Formats: sequence, structure tokens, C-alpha cells
Amino acid sequence: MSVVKPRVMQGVMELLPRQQIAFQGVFDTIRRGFERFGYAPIETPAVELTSVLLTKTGGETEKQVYFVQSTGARDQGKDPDLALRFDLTVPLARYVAKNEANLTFPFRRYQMQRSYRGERPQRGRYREFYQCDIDVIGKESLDPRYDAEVPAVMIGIFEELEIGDFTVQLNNRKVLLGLLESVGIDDEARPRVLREVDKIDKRGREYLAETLAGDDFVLPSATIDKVLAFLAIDGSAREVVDALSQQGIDNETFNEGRTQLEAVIGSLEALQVNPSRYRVNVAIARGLDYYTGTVYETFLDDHKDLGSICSGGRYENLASNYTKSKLPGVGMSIGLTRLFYLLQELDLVDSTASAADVLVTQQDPELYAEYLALATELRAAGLRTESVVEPWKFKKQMKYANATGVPFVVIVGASEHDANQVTLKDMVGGDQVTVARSELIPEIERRRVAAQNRDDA
RNA sequence: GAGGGUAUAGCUCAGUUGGUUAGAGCACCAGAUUGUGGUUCUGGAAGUCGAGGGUUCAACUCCCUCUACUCUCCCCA
Repeated sequence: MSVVKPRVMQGVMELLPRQQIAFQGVFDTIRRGFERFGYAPIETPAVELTSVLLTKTGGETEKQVYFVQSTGARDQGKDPDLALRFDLTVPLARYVAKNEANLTFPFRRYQMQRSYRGERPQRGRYREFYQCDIDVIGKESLDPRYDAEVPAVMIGIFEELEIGDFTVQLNNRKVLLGLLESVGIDDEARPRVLREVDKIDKRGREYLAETLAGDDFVLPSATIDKVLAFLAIDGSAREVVDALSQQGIDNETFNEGRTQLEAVIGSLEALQVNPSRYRVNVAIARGLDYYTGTVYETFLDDHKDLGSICSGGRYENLASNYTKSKLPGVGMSIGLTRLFYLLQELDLVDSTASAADVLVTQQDPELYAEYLALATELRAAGLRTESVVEPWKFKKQMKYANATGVPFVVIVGASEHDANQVTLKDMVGGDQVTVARSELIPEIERRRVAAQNRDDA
């Protein structure tokens, strides 16, 4: 008999229970971080109408979209009219446009769902991946100071996750565009130059200089020197912002960008965000053209090579494809699947977690009903409790307990039963105590508190 | 879409200039006498050597094709 090899599509993350528990922990921490700032949850379907999803996306994105089609439609040779979302921003735009009348603005929402891209998988890149987004959508206008709240939310989350040192790099596209304008680069060429500038941290200054001098741009060396000199601005966020006003650049775009950046840094300071968690990187532009102002990228300081784990920016008009209303917004997105992959690589995932707190074993089959009653009691006390149901040899029950990682095992044999006692075994320490049955729950609680204090210390 | 690399047990990998029955570690299952796991010892199960073709007395080994996986570039979380 032949069996089908139990494979999964490449580029998906599928976890074993112990890891999944750790993943849920990260997921919950992120969600709590969003809720702490009062963001409202929404979900949208994984499948969107093709006509909605692919309104004006460039060729690059469209090539990566998974289409969805019934077999009936396929057999008739029809083009798919459904597709899987490739991010959460486009569905958000559709959602806001659709529900505009029923939403309160500024609309601050979080959304934690999977997205899909038919990409060639690579280290830390997936075809199915979780995105955890927050966005603030305004009606007609949205104060630039919201551009500080969004990274403040993210920084709080990353600090709570204890993932090591990280830096949110921020910038304002208008600053860069104003610079390019001031050195006389054509309106048409500026977005293309921006994309090259954005890669300077990866490719280096020389490469950028050569590219800008090359056939695609043919910029004079004096211009390139000015750009490179500007990109060398470095320091704390406050220092960079101060330096911007001394560059001798004076055009509307630049000044607007600089003022906004100042407002953002001022708000971050007022929010008392740790200044070592963010910096202004004047080279950051982001590839996506719909960003118009503030842009963000987040890297783990020790693993910049793995790419950004959280990024986003400000867009002037989110839903112009779906409504005539002007809806500006700002948002950031955590790539949770990539982040979790990183945490595993760095051995920062606590895989000791178990799905249950207590396992009630089966010492004497005659007492089975009592074991179930005891388990019910433990659950009522808020303890996640599992009963051994199979009539296994006791040794096998203990092996099972060890394999699932449950921290406590309850043992009641004939002797304990007759004395109205129970034995509690601590699987981590290895010791065990026999106590009055009524003392079981307090005893477990005492030990959990003690273990918690050990971890915190 | 362009260019490299790899393919042997569930996992990570050995396998000599082609030669007889393809191995190890981990994992798994079972034992080491009464109600105790994670350490140790013993035993067991497990492979169409990615698929197809060619060379040869003989192919896991050499050649060709295909497939899958993987890395880099592009792009992004």
C-alpha cells in the first residue's frame, strides 16, 4: 500500500505544540500591547475579490498573488475572481471605505492575521505569514503626532518580548524628497533615487555613488557628493533633527518633512519612550510609493541581515481606490512569523511551556471516578488540568507526563485514598509531597508562586 | 524572473579508485520483578540510497534528463 508523503507547501510555518504555545505567548503579548493603547480589533477575510485586491498594484505584487478559484470555474476556463490577501493594508482600505459611515474617526485598529505571497521562500521569508498591524485612519486630516504613537506602541511590545536590543529607525520621506529637490534632481527621477538611497545601509556608500553616477541616473559628482554628505548625518534622534535645520536646505517639501519629524520626536520624548530604542536614519525611504511622510523600519541590532521585523509609514490617502473621501493614515506592521523564526534561531523561545498545569494520574483503576472528580475540582480552581484516561502502567504515565512537559503530577493510590490524602509530584524539581486532599490546591499555588519568583529573579 | 548548491532511516549525516548483507548519532517502541519521568544498560522496528534512463560482469558511487529542496540577486514582514 502506498502512502502519500506528508509534506506541506514550502514557505509555511507549522509548529509542534510546545512551540505553538510559545508562539501564542508572543501573539498575546503583541495583542495586549495594542490593546494597552486602546486600539480596536478587526478581522477581514483571507480571500478578497480580485477586482478589489488588485486595483492599482504594481506588477511585482501582482505576480506574487495567490488566486482562488472553484474547480467548476476553472473547468470553464474562467479567470479567477478571488485572491488571497498579500497584506492587511489593502483589506483595511477596503474595510474603512465600506464601513466609513459606521466608524468613528480617527479610527485606530489592530489586526493580526495571516497574509500570503507566492514568493520564493528564503531565510525568514514565508509564503504564509502573520502580520500584526496597527493603523490610525483620519478623516480629511490626521495630526502628524500620531506618527509618534504608532512606534511607541511597537517599542513597548518589543521591550516586553525581551528579544534583545532593537532599534526603530524612522525618517520622513519629505526630508529626502526636499533634499533631492534642492540639489536639482528631476521630479521624475526622485522616487527612483529614493529607492537607491534606501539601500545604502545594505550596499554601502560607494555602491550608491556608482549607481547614481551610472547610466540610469547620470548625476554630476557634485550632486552625488551633496547627497552623500547629507546621508552621513548621524546621532541621536534629537541631534539628527537639530542637524537638519542647519543643512541650508530651504524648500517647502523639506521644511514640511523636518517639522513633522520634529513633532514626532517631540511626542516620543513626551511619551517617555526610551531614546535608545529609536533613531532617525535619514536614508530610510521604503520601497512602497504610497508612503508620503514618516517611514519606519525595525531591526534587531544583532541581526540586521535578517531584514526588518516591523515597518510602516504615513500615507496621505489610504482608500482612494474605494472612496472619494480623503482618509490619511499611519501604520506599522510586525512580521510575526519572521519575528518568531528569529526568536527560535536565537534560542529566545521558551519551549518549556506546557498546555496543562497538572496531570492527574491513574494509580488504581478502581478509583477512576475519583480521579475525574479531582480533575474537575482543579479546573474549577483555574488550573489547566489533564487526566490520564488510558489504563497504562504507571511508568508509562510518568513518561507521558515528562514528554508533555506538565509541571505537576497528582498521584492518588489506595493508601492516599484511604487517608484522604494526595501525592503531588513536582516534575521540575523532582520532589514530591503527600498532603491532605484539601491542601492540594493551596500547595500547587504556593509552588507556582515560588517558581514565578525564581523566574523573575 | 536570473544564477549557484544539495538529494542515503522520522531528523542530522557517514559510506574508500565502482565490488558481496548500506551504517552511526538522535528520536521511536519494548525490557532491566511490586507506585515514579527526565540520566544509564540491553534489545527491536525502521531505507525503491529523490525519479527515470545510460555505461558496466557489477552503480548509493560514473554520465544524461526530470523533480524536489535550499542559498544569493530582485522585492518585501
